[in-house]
Amino acid sequence: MSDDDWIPPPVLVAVDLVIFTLRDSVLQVLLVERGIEPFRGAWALPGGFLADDREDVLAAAHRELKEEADLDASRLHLEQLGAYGKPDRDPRGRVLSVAYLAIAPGLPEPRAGTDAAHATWTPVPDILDGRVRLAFDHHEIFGDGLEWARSKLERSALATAFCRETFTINELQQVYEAVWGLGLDSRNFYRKVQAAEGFIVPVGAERREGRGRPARLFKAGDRTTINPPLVRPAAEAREGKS
Amino acid sequence: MSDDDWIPPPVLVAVDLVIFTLRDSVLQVLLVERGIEPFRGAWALPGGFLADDREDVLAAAHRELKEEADLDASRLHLEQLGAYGKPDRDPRGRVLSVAYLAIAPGLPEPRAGTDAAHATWTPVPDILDGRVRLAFDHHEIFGDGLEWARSKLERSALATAFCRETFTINELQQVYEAVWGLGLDSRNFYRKVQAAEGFIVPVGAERREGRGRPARLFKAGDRTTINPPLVRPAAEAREGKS
DNA sequence: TCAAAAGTGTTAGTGATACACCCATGG
DNA sequence: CCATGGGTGTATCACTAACACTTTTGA
Repeated sequence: MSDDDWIPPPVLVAVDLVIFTLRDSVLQVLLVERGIEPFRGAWALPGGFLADDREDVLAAAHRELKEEADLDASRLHLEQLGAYGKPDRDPRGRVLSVAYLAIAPGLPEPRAGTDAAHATWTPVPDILDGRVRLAFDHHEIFGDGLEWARSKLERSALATAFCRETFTINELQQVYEAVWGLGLDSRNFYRKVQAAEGFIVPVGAERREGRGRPARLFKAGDRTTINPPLVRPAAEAREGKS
Repeated sequence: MSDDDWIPPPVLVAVDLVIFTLRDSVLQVLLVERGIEPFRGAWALPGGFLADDREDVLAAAHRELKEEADLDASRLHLEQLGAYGKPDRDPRGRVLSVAYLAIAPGLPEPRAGTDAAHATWTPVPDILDGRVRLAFDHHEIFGDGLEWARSKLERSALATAFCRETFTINELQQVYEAVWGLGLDSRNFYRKVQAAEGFIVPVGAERREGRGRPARLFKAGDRTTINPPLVRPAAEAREGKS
């Protein structure tokens, strides 16, 4: 903090959100189509400015989450990715953006009549292979968010946030496979998640869908960190399990 | 980004720095004593506001680093910890601070005549056990910085940033021990750091100081991530190595 | 009775820890 | 020649990937 009485320059503060969900076993991120310049017609992460100078930054993220994706705070993870403050990142002026990552269980298509009317879920692979380009520095924020989620899956119980109240181990595995972008051995996965104490707890019931033996149902445990961790493979093996 | 033409509230943006160094094999952090209210006489992290509305946030961190610790950008790591933006974190008004972590090799006592004249290196243990209290939310920032450094030591070549141009493996081990706050087996450490390809490269020379066999000298390699990682023990063992 | 999905057992390989041991140097 | 720190060899243990195998269901 400066000790003299010179007045520092004010800056506009915004929040941007990287909201991930899982739909049809594919990792998807929420994007909005910009209606005005700059970047009119381009895709961007949802976000917005602080509502007033008393609003907490995290609270602003929650408010935008509600406005843009109609998601309230229950069953939700919200984590700060960091601040993005390059002077030229917004051609309209000096804007510093604090980015947050949100994880949500499978969501329906955004509904008309809300702020999220022009928002759509976009498959993460479409962004990774360049088929969808993002405005501002949002590609960088998106990339940071994806890497954050991928690495957090290893040592935290984050994956259960993608699931509904109860879920099968196979559903949980599909979360890991979708976020990490690779295939896992279902039998080893089965034991690993159960060995992590407090990660998931059996709920007693079973679920039957189509053929095959019914799967036991689980719910998220109370621990937020899992031990031992589920470490993702370094770099090999795609698809083709068993 | 908001699509209407309402004017969002401006916020003052500051940077705060968690600057770690190693002195006498003890991890130390740079603190300044506040000369004005609020928190007059208390200890705080060095930092300051953006110089003008064109200054990059990272550039401001570099500038403060130069002003407060007389450190230029060479042989230096600077990483963003995140944004701290609670509305009441600064009693003077709305200030959002972007925190950075800096790592520096052993530094002399800050010199008089610079902005850092009233700054001092403070042992990290003194803060951890509550003997030194910090102003604002700086204890939280400090804690985040310490945990960041501890975990980054596992998979990145960060530790070499604490060392001088050339160093012995024992000096590198002292970095790990000081940051992690525990003792390591020197013989296993010796092999582990050399097994990590591109982490350190031998420089051919040796160093002799006092009795004992001379140690080979190394310099930092070109890789920034190390593989396999040096994982810190979960929770046991203090001091007493070998 | 067959295919498919859930769940179990077993083994070979990998890597880490602990520690015995040898090497080189200064006093 | 001995204390001290540098450096090497190796047994033991834990953990994991791979995969054969059994169980339970729907068609």
